[in-house]
Amino acid sequence: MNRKKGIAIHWFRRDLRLTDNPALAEACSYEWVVPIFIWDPNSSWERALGRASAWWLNQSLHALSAQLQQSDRQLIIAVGNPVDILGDMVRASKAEAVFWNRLYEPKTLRYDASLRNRLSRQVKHVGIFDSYLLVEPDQALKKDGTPYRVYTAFYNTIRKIIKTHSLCPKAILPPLPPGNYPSAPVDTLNLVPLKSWTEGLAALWYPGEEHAQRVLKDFVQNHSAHYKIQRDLPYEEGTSRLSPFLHFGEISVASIFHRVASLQGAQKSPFLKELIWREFSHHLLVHFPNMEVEPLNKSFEQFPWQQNESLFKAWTQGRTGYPIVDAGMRQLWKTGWMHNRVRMIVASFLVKDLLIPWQRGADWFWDTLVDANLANNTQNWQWVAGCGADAAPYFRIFNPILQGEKFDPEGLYVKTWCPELSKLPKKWVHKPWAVPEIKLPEFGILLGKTYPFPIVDHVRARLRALLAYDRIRKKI
DNA sequence: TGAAATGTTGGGGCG
DNA sequence: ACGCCCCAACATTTC
Repeated sequence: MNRKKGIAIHWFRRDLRLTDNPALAEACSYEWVVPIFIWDPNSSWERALGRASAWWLNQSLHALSAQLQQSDRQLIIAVGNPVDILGDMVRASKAEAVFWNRLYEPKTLRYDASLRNRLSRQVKHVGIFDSYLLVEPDQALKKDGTPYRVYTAFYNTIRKIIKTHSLCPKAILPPLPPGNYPSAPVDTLNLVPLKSWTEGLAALWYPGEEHAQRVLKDFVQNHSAHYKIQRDLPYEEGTSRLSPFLHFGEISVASIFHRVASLQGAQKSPFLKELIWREFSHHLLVHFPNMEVEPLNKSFEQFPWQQNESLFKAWTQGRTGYPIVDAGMRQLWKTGWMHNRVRMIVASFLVKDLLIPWQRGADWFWDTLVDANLANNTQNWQWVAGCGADAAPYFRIFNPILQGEKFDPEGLYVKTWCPELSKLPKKWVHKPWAVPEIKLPEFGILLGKTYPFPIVDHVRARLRALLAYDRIRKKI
């Protein structure tokens, strides 16, 4: 193979893969390559990781290291600020090029711009590549040049723009340049905070590129055909479960999109529609960088939210007394993941039944989801709260009982995560408070002891939410 | 990517 | 046989 003379650095961030990694592919066209991951304890270029994400990253770094070792290469792990680390590495290795893939959080975009400036004075080439999204945010604007705020219109445009480009083949890494390159062992980064907690995550998830490929293959072969119906049933394996791999770039969105789009009858695939929701979220966060903390719809700044720590805590711990909500919150805590249908239900419950600010829910998800992603998390919470782009109307309030009966009719999901309800007949599994008192012992339930009473009455909570939304609506 | 309230229709019981 | 009432089932509107 003809390699360019000289030395290139590839900075691994959320692109922890060898296949279809354009920045890495470019680096690998050089004679020598330094593949580096930088752990920055001060989070100078990104939001500080949540605990579940940190655990995932730890496992992913092990996986990537092992992958490189298979071909006798080494992942260099450094600790510090990327500006300093990369500057030092350029000097130490005498590199003439630095490459990485673009990410879209506002903080990262700012950091990248100044980093590119700094490095441009030191090296011949600084290359930032597009691979985290299907379409760049400046490529999907309305005719008047402003961003889309309505999903369907955005979707139609995106489908027209996406071109089938060929994916980069798996990178074959050239050796490290001559010299001494100290590397921190993954476990010295202290990314795993609570071992007793992460054991539950470890039982379910196998981070890393090789497993991501297997998960995609399994989804395409066994689940994608039933996705439209099955994805809404939390007890079924109906969703792809690719989100954490996608977040950390262990698989590229283009490779998922093109694989699924090539299937029979995939033109209107609801799965592709979900992938494009991910695009929408990222584009919105680029165009409205404050939406991480502020509602897109300004009238919501006046919304009469309630701060109630004990209700919030009951929600996080899965003690609301609504089985479908509690099952979801417990699945989240035990596995670092929650089924998408249930995410909508628990989010609606926090925001509309408890009137707790969506930002609190977003923060909890950020900390506990292995697929926590700032753009998706922010966009989806604003959507549920009714203040986002193309948001659910304020009056659309999920009824946790009906949602349970509709999507978990046998109560199998509920009983998996709330085993204290396992003896309940399906008639009452979503409303244990309605069981005639004389039957409770038969089902092994002591309401208020083994399972809580509802912390709010949904019918009244709904009316209260409508009143609250009414107050801001009149001010529009 | 809801749910409740309200409106409409049509079949069957019954005087 | 006919009209009236009831109410389930479905449709539409409203929150």
